Amino acid sequence: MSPTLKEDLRQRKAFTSLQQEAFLNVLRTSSRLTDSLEDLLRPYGLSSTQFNVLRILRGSEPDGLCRNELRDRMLTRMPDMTRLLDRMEDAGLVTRSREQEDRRMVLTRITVAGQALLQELERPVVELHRKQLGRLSDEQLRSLIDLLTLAREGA
Amino acid sequence: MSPTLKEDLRQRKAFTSLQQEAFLNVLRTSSRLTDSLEDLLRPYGLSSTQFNVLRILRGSEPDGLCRNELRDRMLTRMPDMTRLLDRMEDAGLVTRSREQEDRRMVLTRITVAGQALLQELERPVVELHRKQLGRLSDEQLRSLIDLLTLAREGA
DNA sequence: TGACACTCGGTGTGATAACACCTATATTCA
DNA sequence: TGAATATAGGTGTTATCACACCGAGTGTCA
Repeated sequence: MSPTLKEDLRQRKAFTSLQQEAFLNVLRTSSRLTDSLEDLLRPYGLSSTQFNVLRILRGSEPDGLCRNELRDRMLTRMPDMTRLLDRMEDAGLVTRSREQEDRRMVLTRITVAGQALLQELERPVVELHRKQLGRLSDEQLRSLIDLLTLAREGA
Repeated sequence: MSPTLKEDLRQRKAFTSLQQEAFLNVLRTSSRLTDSLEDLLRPYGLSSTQFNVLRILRGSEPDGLCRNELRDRMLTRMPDMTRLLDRMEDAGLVTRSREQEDRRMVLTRITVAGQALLQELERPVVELHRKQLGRLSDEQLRSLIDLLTLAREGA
């Protein structure tokens, strides 16, 4: 049986409300899931944020994306997109090029090396997700997704 | 109607699996919920991590907690507990005292000022949770909590 | 009792994130 | 047209995180 959050965090008192309990459960679960992914990505020299960027850019091929559009599509808030992309450019994962039509814009695209890295990560990541969430049936996963979608409406 | 994650992140392609979709939904929701809380706490000069520490310490009164126990109870991983507590001590929110029996241990306790701050935050935080999660019925919240608890078993 | 391993908190250092501000380009509209 | 405004990306600086390592204190057991 899974430990409840109360047991997990060794709390004495119950939660003050169901809403608070749900809130804390979402944060705790996210943290645990992210930590596992970070562990998997670390040997590849990639953070989960960079992994997220690569997948977004792969989905935007062959057009590429400008910085702000990319930032808005991130899973988590990332105010300093410029230097995150600087580092990824240095690592050879992305390229940037200033547009001719609107010279304010800089399009970022995933490189061949970036795509190869994603390809290499495909199987282990799927495997991780299976390990993490394999206990939930398709119906339960669907239900979880729907409840979280509803939760995001308010925040 | 709430936007699905696919719409929210303006993705073209569907997710490769339900497990991946659930994974991404948890992370996205956590990020949004945390951002709102950070916005609420910022005027009080508190990060959500510090807020978490204060609540743990309040629940541990009057004994206090040692650094490692505190770290293990955090919602999110926090490797550098020492300097987080340094900052909170400087802010007058916690005190630390080395134990006499086992001189390796340093007990951390919440101060009166820390408790007062938590007290002040009580109502706005409850209000925030209502705003964030008020769309979900008690039954839905219970269901969400159970599904997340099950999800954490694998990670 | 004394060498050893273990646990505790702390520290040095580099990487990353966060915030405010800046410059260049484009757009709007009198 | 040209001043005002908006938008794009970039930069300077500080705070925070993260990792590896350290010394002090404790327990163990020959």
